[in-house]
Amino acid sequence: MVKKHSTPRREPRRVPPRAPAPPAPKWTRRPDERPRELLNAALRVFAARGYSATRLSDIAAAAGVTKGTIYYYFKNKDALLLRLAEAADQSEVDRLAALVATSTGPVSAQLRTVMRKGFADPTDETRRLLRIVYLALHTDAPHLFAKVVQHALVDGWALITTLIERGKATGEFRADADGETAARIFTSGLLLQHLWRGSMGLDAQDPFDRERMVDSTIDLFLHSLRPTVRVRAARGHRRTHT
Amino acid sequence: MVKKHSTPRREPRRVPPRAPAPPAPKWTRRPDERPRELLNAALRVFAARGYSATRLSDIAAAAGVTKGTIYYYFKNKDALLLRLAEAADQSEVDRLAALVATSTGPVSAQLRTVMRKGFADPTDETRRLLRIVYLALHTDAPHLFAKVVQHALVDGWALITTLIERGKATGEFRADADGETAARIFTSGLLLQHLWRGSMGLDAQDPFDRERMVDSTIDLFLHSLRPTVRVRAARGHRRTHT
Amino acid sequence: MVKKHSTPRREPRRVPPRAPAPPAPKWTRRPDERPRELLNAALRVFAARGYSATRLSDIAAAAGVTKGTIYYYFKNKDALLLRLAEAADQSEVDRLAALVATSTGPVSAQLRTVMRKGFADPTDETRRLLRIVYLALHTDAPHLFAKVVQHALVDGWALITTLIERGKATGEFRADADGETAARIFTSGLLLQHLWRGSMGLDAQDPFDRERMVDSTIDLFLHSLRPTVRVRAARGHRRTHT
Amino acid sequence: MVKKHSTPRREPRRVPPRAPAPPAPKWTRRPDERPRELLNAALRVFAARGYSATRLSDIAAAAGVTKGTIYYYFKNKDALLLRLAEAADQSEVDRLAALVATSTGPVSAQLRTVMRKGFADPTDETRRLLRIVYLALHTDAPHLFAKVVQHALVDGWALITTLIERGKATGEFRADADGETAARIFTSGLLLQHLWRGSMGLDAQDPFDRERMVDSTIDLFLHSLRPTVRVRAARGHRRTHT
DNA sequence: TATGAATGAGTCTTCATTCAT
DNA sequence: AATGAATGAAGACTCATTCAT
Repeated sequence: MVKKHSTPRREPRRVPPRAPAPPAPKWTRRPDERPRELLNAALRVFAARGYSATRLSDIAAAAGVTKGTIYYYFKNKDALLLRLAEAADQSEVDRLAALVATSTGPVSAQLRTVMRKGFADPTDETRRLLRIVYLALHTDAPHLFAKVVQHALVDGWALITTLIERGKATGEFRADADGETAARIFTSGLLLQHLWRGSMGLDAQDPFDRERMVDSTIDLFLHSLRPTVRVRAARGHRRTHT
Repeated sequence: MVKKHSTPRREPRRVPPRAPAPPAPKWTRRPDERPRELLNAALRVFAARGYSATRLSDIAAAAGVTKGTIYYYFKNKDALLLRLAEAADQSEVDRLAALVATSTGPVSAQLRTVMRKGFADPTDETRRLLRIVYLALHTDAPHLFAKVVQHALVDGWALITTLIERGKATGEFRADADGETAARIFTSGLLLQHLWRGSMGLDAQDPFDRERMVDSTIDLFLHSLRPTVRVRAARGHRRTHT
Repeated sequence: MVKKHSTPRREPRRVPPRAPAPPAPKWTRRPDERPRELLNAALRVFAARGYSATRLSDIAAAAGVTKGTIYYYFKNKDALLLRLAEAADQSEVDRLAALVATSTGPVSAQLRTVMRKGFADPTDETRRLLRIVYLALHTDAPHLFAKVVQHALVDGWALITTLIERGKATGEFRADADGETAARIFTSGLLLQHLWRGSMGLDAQDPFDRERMVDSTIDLFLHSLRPTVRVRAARGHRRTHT
Repeated sequence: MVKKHSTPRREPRRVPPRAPAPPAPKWTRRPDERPRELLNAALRVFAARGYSATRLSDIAAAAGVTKGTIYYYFKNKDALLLRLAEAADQSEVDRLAALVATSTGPVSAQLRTVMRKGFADPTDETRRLLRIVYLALHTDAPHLFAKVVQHALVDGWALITTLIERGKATGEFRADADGETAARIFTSGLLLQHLWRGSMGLDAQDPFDRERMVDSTIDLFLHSLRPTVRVRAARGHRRTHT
């Protein structure tokens, strides 16, 4: 196909009249920052538009590069998302597990920590976005969702369940509480609230302070696990409303 | 007009021009039902694959028709989602409110009822699947999404909050519980679990009995609102976890 | 994403002033002809441009449809080529084998027939093009070439080899001829000549009558297999130039 | 200038500023050899994958450099092919002609030599691979293709034809053989077999010893030109196959 | 010289939508 | 009322080529 090729290679450089400012390179090399930049951009756009609705060119534009560059660092669109998920995966749950393993004190305190750090901390922008992506994933890309779920969700729930069981063993929590359900419901509740409020505009219709929600959720969580105090006399009545 | 009808679906024989009415004709599907059939199909597939990932041909196949037919009844793909959402918008909350208004008995029982009927009934396939709307709609029709959210969610939470406040007033629930958060967290938790589980994916990796989850959630809900009983013998850090 | 949608559905048709000629449909349905048309177009374009250099849009244009239509009938570009090849596969070699099986007479006559019908008949445009595609395939799409080769080439050679062996058995051919090589060389020679002359412009530089080439090739083929006549006296000398 | 040289290839140690000449320095690859290396690599990959299917990065990898380097030595991908073709254009035929001119002995021996040296030597990797040019070049540089064809093919055929005619004159070959066709068919057959076999593909499905193929081809060639000996006892249809 | 990051035009492919039947 | 052939715009992805280093 022998295309024409007008650009001469190695033109003997014309002596510049006055050594002009180096002509502002069209682009710069940032081999180390690029992947992170791309990931960040992808995260933002995915969270805002949803995975399917996001075009590669959106991400590229958001990262200030062209489409091709994305493919230099990532195999394809899915890979971006997966990498995003892995980042959360590995650090998040494992870190929490480590945290719990080393910490002493009452189980309730540990549970509080896990909920805060793992599912509720609204201070870290990246992590919040990430959570949103997780959720959108289910709708937009179920096949990816499945891959992501195992570590981040199931393992997280397992960790919490373990804590609760430990609390039951020490008598801190009531033995008849369904720890597995508790682990799932409180975390899911918090997640969905974050999703709706994070980028879906629920705050406009239903303003709610995030800090309060997290604090109250933990409060409710722990209260729901409190040992039932059997007031001997009132036994029958108690059973009813519990 | 039995002229061309190249792909008859469940029409065992062409009706002869003048035949006597067949004794017990298999309920001929009336054309009026088509839209509903299509919506049902759409609902199932949207729930299973997500809105974006669903092809019109998937829906058509699920409904036993061809793509073209969908366009006879709906303007386009979005219209299907919209129509679905409108159905969800049917003031289910009002029904619940009415239910509560007429019922007597302890608040905890009412709360239990509301949770069951409004957010947790896993037997009603339609309602469960419809929840997909809560995620997909935001991207594809923010306007409608806001409306649905208001009607189904915010109003629902208000209803529950009211109940909790009533419980506090009667002393059934502890006064320091954050009723507004409770209303949001437990419902959201249940909803998200249903969303994730409604259409394969999570269930494969984290099987969980639906009934148990609902029952346990209500149990946790009520426990989390129980009045705090001060146990005389304060064992050091006990205060913390209550 | 709820796109605008200006096209009204079922506009009550404006009464035309004078019943104008039906407004020349933008396209017509040709479900039966299309596949063949597409295949023909593909064959022509592949032969002219080569497989890789051919864009789907070229084929579409050549067939008078749009790109999308191709995908209605074929899975992808490769599938077009494969289908083209299959067409030749099945018919060609099997037909030749059948032809040989039923024919009587001297082996040399059968061989002549096989060469003519199978590798040399220049009268059928489609088959000629097909052969060209075969050859180009090796350069353009080795992965497809491999798939195609088995039936068309290897089996074809096997057929010819069988014939030659039969000829040896009857004494028609010399026993020391390498039938397997002969099968490959004469057919390949004819093929490559056809390729070069068919669409690669060799005729301009080296004009050659096709009929003559085929006839002469068969003549050479048969001569090369002729029994060696041992003239007892001249044995030594004969060996040299043979 | 041992400044930046981030990917030294086979340069075991940086030469120290003032060291005595190392006793036997592994032949440092001189930069002059780069182009040749690249061409060799290109040749191999083109032959294996086909021109279009070959990515510059494939060639670069095969040559042990990176893509950018190729552009330092060649204008573009086409240029590689062109340069390859030019190499093929080096009048090999002239050499053969000279060879023939000086040789004595029977024509059949000369013919054997020409076939061996010119079209069949499977030990010379470069020349064998170069044949890919005969197919790819046509699409990508018809102009050059024509030139190569003239030089390598048409002239080659002329040479062989001349030999055959000479053989006819001396009575070594039968007078009624079509020498021009013979020249074309046997060379083309051998070439196409080499092309197909040179780069995997055919060999996998139809293994064949190269030496045998060449030897047998020459054998067939000479046999096909043998004078016809009329065997007295005409056994019916014998005439046909001669 | 050489590298390899970045580019962007070119293609394949998908699929919502239209429309002849 | 329904079909399914055909469309065409959109978007993912590839890769030859450029260029900062």
